[in-house]
Formats: sequence, C-alpha cells, structure tokens
Amino acid sequence: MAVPIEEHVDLKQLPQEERLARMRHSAAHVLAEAMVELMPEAELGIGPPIENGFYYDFRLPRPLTEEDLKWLQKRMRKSLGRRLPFQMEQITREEAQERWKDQPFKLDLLSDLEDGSITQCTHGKFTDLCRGGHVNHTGELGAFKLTSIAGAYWRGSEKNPQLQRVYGILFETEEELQDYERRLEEARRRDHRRIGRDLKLFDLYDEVGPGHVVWLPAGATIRRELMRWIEDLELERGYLHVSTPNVSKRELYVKSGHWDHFRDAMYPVMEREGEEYVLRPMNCPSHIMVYMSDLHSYRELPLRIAELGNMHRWEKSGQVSGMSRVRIMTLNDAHIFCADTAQVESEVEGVLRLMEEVYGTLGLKDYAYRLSLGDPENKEKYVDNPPMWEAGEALLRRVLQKVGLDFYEAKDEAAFYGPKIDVQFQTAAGKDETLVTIQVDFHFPEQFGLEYVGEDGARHRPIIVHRGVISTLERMVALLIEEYEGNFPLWLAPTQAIVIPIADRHIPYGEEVAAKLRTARLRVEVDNRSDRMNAKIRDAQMRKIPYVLVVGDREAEAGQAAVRVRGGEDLGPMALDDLLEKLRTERDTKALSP
RNA sequence: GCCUUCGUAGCUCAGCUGGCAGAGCGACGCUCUCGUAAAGCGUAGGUCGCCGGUUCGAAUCCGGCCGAAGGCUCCA
Repeated sequence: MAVPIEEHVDLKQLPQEERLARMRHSAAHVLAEAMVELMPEAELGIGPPIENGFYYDFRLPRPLTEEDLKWLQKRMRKSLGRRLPFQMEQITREEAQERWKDQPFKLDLLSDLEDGSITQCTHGKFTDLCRGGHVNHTGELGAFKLTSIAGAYWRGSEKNPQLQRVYGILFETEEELQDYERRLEEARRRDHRRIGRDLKLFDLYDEVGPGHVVWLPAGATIRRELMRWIEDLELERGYLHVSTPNVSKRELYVKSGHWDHFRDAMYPVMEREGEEYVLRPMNCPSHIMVYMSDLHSYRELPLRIAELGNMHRWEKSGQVSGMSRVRIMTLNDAHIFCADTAQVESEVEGVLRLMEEVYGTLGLKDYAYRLSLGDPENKEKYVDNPPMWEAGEALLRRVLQKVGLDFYEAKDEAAFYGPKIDVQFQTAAGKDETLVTIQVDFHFPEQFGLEYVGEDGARHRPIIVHRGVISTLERMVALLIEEYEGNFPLWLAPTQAIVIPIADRHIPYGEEVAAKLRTARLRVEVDNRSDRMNAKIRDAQMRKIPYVLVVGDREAEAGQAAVRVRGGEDLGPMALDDLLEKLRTERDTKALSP
C-alpha cells in the first residue's frame, strides 16, 4: 500500500537552479494532468525540467494542434489557481504494475527501478510515476507558456516509437519570461541566415540543392580573406599545402574503413565502365596517399599536410540548416604524420596554440574544449582496440592540461578511429555545435600499412594527428556573422569603405578618393546613384560598411574626405594620406574595432 | 530519415467560408543636385513551390512530391 512521504520544501531557501527545476518539473505534471483530461487514452512518457522550461512526451490517438496547445495552457492555469498540493508516496512494485498496467512507457520505466525506490506523485486527481522534485502546490509554478509540439523518440532511440513532445518555457516571474522571449527575438536578428541574405553574402536555391551553398561576391570576399589568412599561418608553421581530387574510387574508402562506418553519410556511388567512384567525404585517405608517394625518414617527421578542400557529406534531409550544417563544405584540414607519441604531444600542443591565436584574433569567446571519448562497450561504432583508445585519451588529456586550457570530458563522442578534442561553440539560437576537432589516430597508419625509416634503419609505424582550426568556411562564416551581427571587422568586411558624393558634380573627385584607397588594395565603392546624400548614408549603414566617406565642394577643394564610422561616429574631414594610413593599419592589424 | 508547422513579387507579408492576385520595402526610369540614417512622381515585376484530383470555376478543398523552420535521431 502507498506510504506517504512528507516533503515540504521552503522554496526561498533553495538555490535558484534547484527552485526552477522543481517548478519546471511540477509544471510538466500539470501539463500531463491537462492532457489526460483532453485525451483520456493518452499514454504518458516522461516530463523532465530542461533549460528554460520543461517538456512532456505522450503517445496520443491523433496529432496535436495549435488549438490543443491553447486549451492545455488554459487548463493548466486552472490547476494553478487551485493550489493543489503535490503528494509523494512510496509504493510497491505490485501496486505500481497494477496502477500503470495500461501505460506501456511507465511499465518500461518501472523495469529499471529498484524495489523500495518506486515512488509516485499525486496532485488533484492526477498521479504520475515519479522520482520527485516538486514544489509544494500548483500555486507555486511561476510564469509559463506552452511553446511548441515536436516529435521525439521514446528513450531517444530511433528504433523506439515516436511520441509527441509538448515544450513549455517557465520562469519565476512574468518579467523573466518576457525577458527570455526578448532574448529569443534578439537571437533571431543575429541569425546568419537572415543577415546572410540581407547583406547578400550567400544564397541557397532549391534547384542547386539543400546544403549546397552559393557564395555571392560579398560572402566570397570574407571567405577568401579567411582562406589566405589561415594558409599563411599554416605556412609559417611548416605545413605543406596539397590539392587532391574531389572524386576517388570507392575502393579508397573501403580500405580506410569509411565505407563500413559512414557510407550512409556519403553521396551515392557514381558508376561508369564498371568502375565505382564517390565524392570525397573527407581528406584523410587522400593525404595518406600524399604520404605514401615517398619513403620517409624519421628526419622528415612530423610531416604536416594541409588542404582547403571540398567535402561532400549526405546529411539527412532534416538536419541541413543554413550555412552551419551543409552537404558540400570547404574544410580547413591537415594531417600531421608523427614518428612517436612525443611528437604527437608537441604537435597537438602546437595546434591548440594556433587555435588560441586564431580565435583570439577573430574575437571569439563563447567556445569550450571538449575531450571526446569513445565507449568500450560499443564495438560497432568504434574500432575495437582498447589499449589504443586508452593511450590516445591519456595523451590528449595531458596536452590540454599542459597548455592550461579549461576543458570537459564527454563519453561516446569520439571519431570511429580514435578519441578527439572538440571545440564546441554556441550558435545565436543557443545550440551547441562542434567547430573543429583534433584527433589522434593509430588506426589509419595500421590500415594503410604506413611506414617511416627510423634512426635504427628499421621500419616504424607513424601516428597521424587530424586537425582543423577554422572549421569549414561555411560554419566559420555562419558563426562570425552571428558573432559580429554582420558588423565585420575591417579586414573581413566585403566593402571596407564607400564614398558618397554629395551631388553629381562630386562624383569625379569621389572616384579619385576611391582610386587612392585602392592603391592600398582597400575595397572601396563609390555610390554614384541619384539619391540624396542622407539616403545613401542610411543605405551604407544598413549594409554595415565600416567607413562612409562623404565628399562635397569643401573636401574636393582641400583634398580630404569627411569620415563617418559605422555606427554613426563622425570623425570629421581627414586628408586622404592620413585616411589611407588609418585604414591600412586597422586592416593589417586585423583590429576588431576602429 | 521521423514528428509538427509553413511555402503568394527580390524581401516582409495580406488575400474570411472556392468567384478578376494585392500592399509596404527593394529594383528600374524621370525630375531634383542636395552637408551626415529614407526627396517626389512613374514603370516593371507572379505558372500563388511542383504534379495530380474534386469542382462550372482552385492561391483557397483533397492526395502525392520538393523545399524551409522548430524538435528528435545522427554528425568522420
């Protein structure tokens, strides 16, 4: 029989995080209560608190509609007004099995619970199998709103039935709720898909294909600057750049193991004259070919092979998104062939230092290093070689600590052939995405039988470090658009300055100003349209052009330009030589702001 | 791939229960030649995502497909 558990909580004494979790979880109960009233046949899944709110999963006889959501919300508010107490009870397995005999998901959960720790929670007429963590009564729920309906697999596995998930947001006060909605609105303004279209950086077309980015001239300029920059940084650090084919025989990827592990993520095979070809999903096998073109001495190692090449990955249709998740991408990739683990350590260290320099220059702050580990239990997903995994994981952990970077560890996030360090960042919409990875690979050298000649004259097996730094140009530019909200620093800005002649008669002088600046390879436009000056200034601001140079009679007379900085600050008239020097310096130092 | 929602001019969107396809912004042209965030007037622009069905008649109703957004799963 049910044994009540006394559980009064003084909410005010709890840390805010705990208090919110209780409110959100309790709200999920109230949502389930409302749902059972709307559809008594509803089968209940789980209803946990999440960041910013809660959800509850149900299997229902029909799809939910927007109207249902409104009804549920109204019904929930009614429960709030009644201040119904949440009452926890301990029950036996037999009681639970009897009570939930018509609830298959609850029975599934029950099978994981230990005897003696089976509890349920009742408020009003609604009872749910639950481990606890509530507020005292439904009057303490705070401000909430049901936001969306989505599909979600039971226990998060594609193999299980798909349930309908109702999402809600919940905060302690109405003000905080509204504040959250304002932040969401702000995030939408920063969205790279929106800014990318407004600033004519890139476009996507149905007939070109989902995830196939078309870079427009302005976006291609940003892309080119990033490419030149990273290639120069790599050259300074002893990388050798190569160029390898976009298409290879399928056989190459069979040998590497990609075909076994990732054929579903590859474009379909092309077949002619009995030969099978595939678009490359990644560089590793090609760079291994580069290595194999010669017999290498230990004196040549580490050998750093780099390429900005196109990768082609068949992302499932539901997960292609803007420029941050695409099917054809240009990857800043390199493979470092090392003689031994000591070299691996110093190379990984070098990559981490390069990353810090690059992200620092770009002004990125919201990223974190993640040590991504394998799962020894999962022999299907990962190459089965426990000592190799242990050695790799220990090594990466050691280097992260040595360089003094903060990092966290995550299980079951490794590559199929080895552990890795991932750089994780937050998108404007608040989603966690992987920017790049560093991987230690003992597997491919074995698979391809790679060798080098050691000091002892004998053959030895190298170790490969796979690494990216600026990710794919698509994902990096998407990230930068959101980071800068379209206000690119001068060195990356597609148009760096625009000359605005006040009247048509000032156009020739305007062209002179532009020509002068172009001698320093600055990207300058002259706005010679027949609009009024005010309209042109507004247009330049909307286009987020860093410098607006107004020229009229006074400037033409004095050989100057009236300088206005993006955002509105007026620097007044400047001599052209001074202006050129100022812009050149700002560009060459890659300054983040004027 | 799965669930939900959505698809009308370059962009943002209106178009009720089936009855002549619209607005604002943008583009283009003309007038104006202007001193720091939108001058005035005019013109063009559409297979209402695609294919099929119902109907005298479909942007509107039904089915299929394509694409997008959010979520789930996945992510070398």
